[in-house]
Amino acid sequence: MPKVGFEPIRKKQLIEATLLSIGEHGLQGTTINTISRFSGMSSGIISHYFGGKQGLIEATVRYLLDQLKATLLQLLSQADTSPQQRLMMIVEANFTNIQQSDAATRTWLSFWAQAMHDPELAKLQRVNSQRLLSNLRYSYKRLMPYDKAVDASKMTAAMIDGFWLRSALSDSSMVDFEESELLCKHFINTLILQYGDL
Amino acid sequence: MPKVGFEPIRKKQLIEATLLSIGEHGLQGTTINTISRFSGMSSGIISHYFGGKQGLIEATVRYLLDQLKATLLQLLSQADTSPQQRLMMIVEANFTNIQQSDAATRTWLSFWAQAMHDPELAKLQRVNSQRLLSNLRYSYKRLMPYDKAVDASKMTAAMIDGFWLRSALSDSSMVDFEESELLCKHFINTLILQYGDL
Amino acid sequence: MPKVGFEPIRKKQLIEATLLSIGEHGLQGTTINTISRFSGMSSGIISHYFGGKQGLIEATVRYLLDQLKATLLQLLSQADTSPQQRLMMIVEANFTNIQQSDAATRTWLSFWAQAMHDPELAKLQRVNSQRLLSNLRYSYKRLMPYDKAVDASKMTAAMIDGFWLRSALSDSSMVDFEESELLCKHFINTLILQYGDL
Amino acid sequence: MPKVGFEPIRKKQLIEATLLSIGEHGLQGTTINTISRFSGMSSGIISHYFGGKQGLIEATVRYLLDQLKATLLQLLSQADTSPQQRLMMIVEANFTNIQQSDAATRTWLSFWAQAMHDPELAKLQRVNSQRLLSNLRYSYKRLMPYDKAVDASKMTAAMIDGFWLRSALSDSSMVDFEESELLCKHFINTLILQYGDL
DNA sequence: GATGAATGAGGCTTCATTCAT
DNA sequence: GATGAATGAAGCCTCATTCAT
Repeated sequence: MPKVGFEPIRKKQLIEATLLSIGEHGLQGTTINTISRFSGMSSGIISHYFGGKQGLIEATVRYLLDQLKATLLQLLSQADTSPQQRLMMIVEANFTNIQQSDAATRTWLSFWAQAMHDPELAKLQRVNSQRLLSNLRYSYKRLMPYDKAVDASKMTAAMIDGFWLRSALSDSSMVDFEESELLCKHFINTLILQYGDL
Repeated sequence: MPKVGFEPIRKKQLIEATLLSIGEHGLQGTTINTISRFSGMSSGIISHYFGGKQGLIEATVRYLLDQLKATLLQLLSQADTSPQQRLMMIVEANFTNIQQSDAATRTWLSFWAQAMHDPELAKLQRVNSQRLLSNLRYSYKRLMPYDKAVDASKMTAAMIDGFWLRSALSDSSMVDFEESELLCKHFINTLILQYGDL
Repeated sequence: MPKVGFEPIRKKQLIEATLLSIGEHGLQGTTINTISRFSGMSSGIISHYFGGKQGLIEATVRYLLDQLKATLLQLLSQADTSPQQRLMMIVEANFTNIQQSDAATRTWLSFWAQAMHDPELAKLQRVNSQRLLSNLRYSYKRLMPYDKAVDASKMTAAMIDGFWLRSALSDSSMVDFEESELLCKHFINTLILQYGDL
Repeated sequence: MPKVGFEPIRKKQLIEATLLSIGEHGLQGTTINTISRFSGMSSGIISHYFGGKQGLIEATVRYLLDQLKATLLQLLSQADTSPQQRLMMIVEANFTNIQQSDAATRTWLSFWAQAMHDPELAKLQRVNSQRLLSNLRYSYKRLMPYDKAVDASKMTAAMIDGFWLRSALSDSSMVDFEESELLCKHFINTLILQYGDL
């Protein structure tokens, strides 16, 4: 009987423990030991599976990016979605992700700050940033002239990221996610009304 | 001959060195030693003037906040500014600040990430965040109904912060500050056109 | 094969190294590094096992106190000891302890000096000081009226501590432990002769 | 007009400040800065007058020793003192010194602990220790045979030091100085009664 | 003479990594 | 595969000393 690969299970447990630790202690306050405590495993296993702390951090970012991607794909997979509906879904996917876990939200910011001085994280960040932009542009292009669509996607991406940033930095109780989501959607509709006669 | 107070001079030198260090190594990579190397002074002087690394970090944040505030005050001090002109100036002040120094821009993000787990920085962040919001609201209220003004200021603040965030995370060469600034201004004008019949 | 707990072994090694270091360099001159050099281990191990230097110092005091207690218990455990014999044994236990190790003797004084400004050490010192007093009183009470016994134990404790202090402060070669011990015993016998008709 | 020597005045002020600092912070907790704060003078002056911290510490010990010596000389200078009266006075001088200042008492212990690893302090300690012994012996010899006098002075010195040590280590409120002094005197009288038929 | 700003060595602690079991 | 004891580099802070004024 082949030993089932414990590896993917262990890896996922360690990534989840990393998210818990960063949510509680911040990225700076997260050490090999806090992670191993959250995971219930030994500290040595981290080097064993990820080659070191840095490797685990990067794997954790990839994990979050994949989740975001999956959320979006799931929403967009529904048949017969108009470009306008798709834009709403993109907004929803981003805000759903924010609301899912306060810890994860705060974690993103830690990662991006770190990304400024870490090429590997920077690469991941760039991919993520571009994906939002191109997703938006893809739909906008179906609703308005190209140059308007380019500007619209830039403004929309900025607004989504801005609301996200402000929520990450505020007491979670102080932010009204639903309102932020509505304002974003409202903005998109305004843009479509304004330029959307194609 | 008045004995010039060396204290403010030294403090400013150390704060500038801190900005240089964070710009180059990031907040995490910035140590007592990197700062003292940039400042050309000894490591002990930091504790002497700021009571420790933490004190210097906080002083540096206050320094940046004061700069931003001063930039804005200077712009707004001009007589006969219409609400619309003031809104443009708020945008300009924020983007001027961003462009002034790549190091400073990147530094902000480091600070805000740290603020999530540092009450003192969090307080400063909150003040800064609220100031932008209330400045915007103050002018919007003169142009449109109150509830519209509230929403407009939230969206505008988010867009400004979003563009700022995206610029901090990108290679400086890749971001077109002027375009971002123009898009923000365009957005504001759109809002005014839309709701601004008061 | 039972996994032998290395913890108690390492802890004892570190405590012994601490005694050696204090004996040679004094408490002030004892650092994490002198201790780790004496123990042949790394400096990090101290925080690992004792949480820090302070913890190791306190554990070392407790170790010495336990040794003194054990020496006394062993002597007093012998059956059929008269109160007078017990008093002699108390004296012997204290002087045995002194003679055992020059380093330990000197160490005590360092500890007590530190105890004046360290609540945890002060607590240990108070326990030790009271124990000698109450041990003496317990036996004296069987030989003389209560108020005489109280005074006798105070004087005896003072004399023992005084001889101990003087020996700690002298070149070890200059002090005649046996003579000090004899003088203490002689003093006790005198007291018993004087008041001991109960 | 010759400038009056400020030197002795400054020196005394610094020594007094040293005693205050050690009383409050302990010898370990006493730094150049705590002393200069207590003295109201600059930190640099210490090196100027005493060559360094070590020099000031030693001067402070000499100051205390001189005070003790002076107290004793003053008491003994009275004409027509019998040997027995002189012994009482020696006890009184020692306990007067203790009671004078809680800070000074605690200071002594710090010094003696340090003396174990500081040749200069050790020398001073030895002188002080021998002086008490020889003062006692001088008087005892007039009251009893030489060998008895030698033993008597050793025991008396030990008892005085022992009570002093116990008082230094206790909460000042817990120690009854008067009782300790009486017990010492009582002990001396007993010795004289016992052997004093010369 | 007197100051106190500035230095920098050295202390304690933290923590990612290694490796014998 | 998995552990966690042990290492030691590096960080921050303290503080005696120096020296220009």
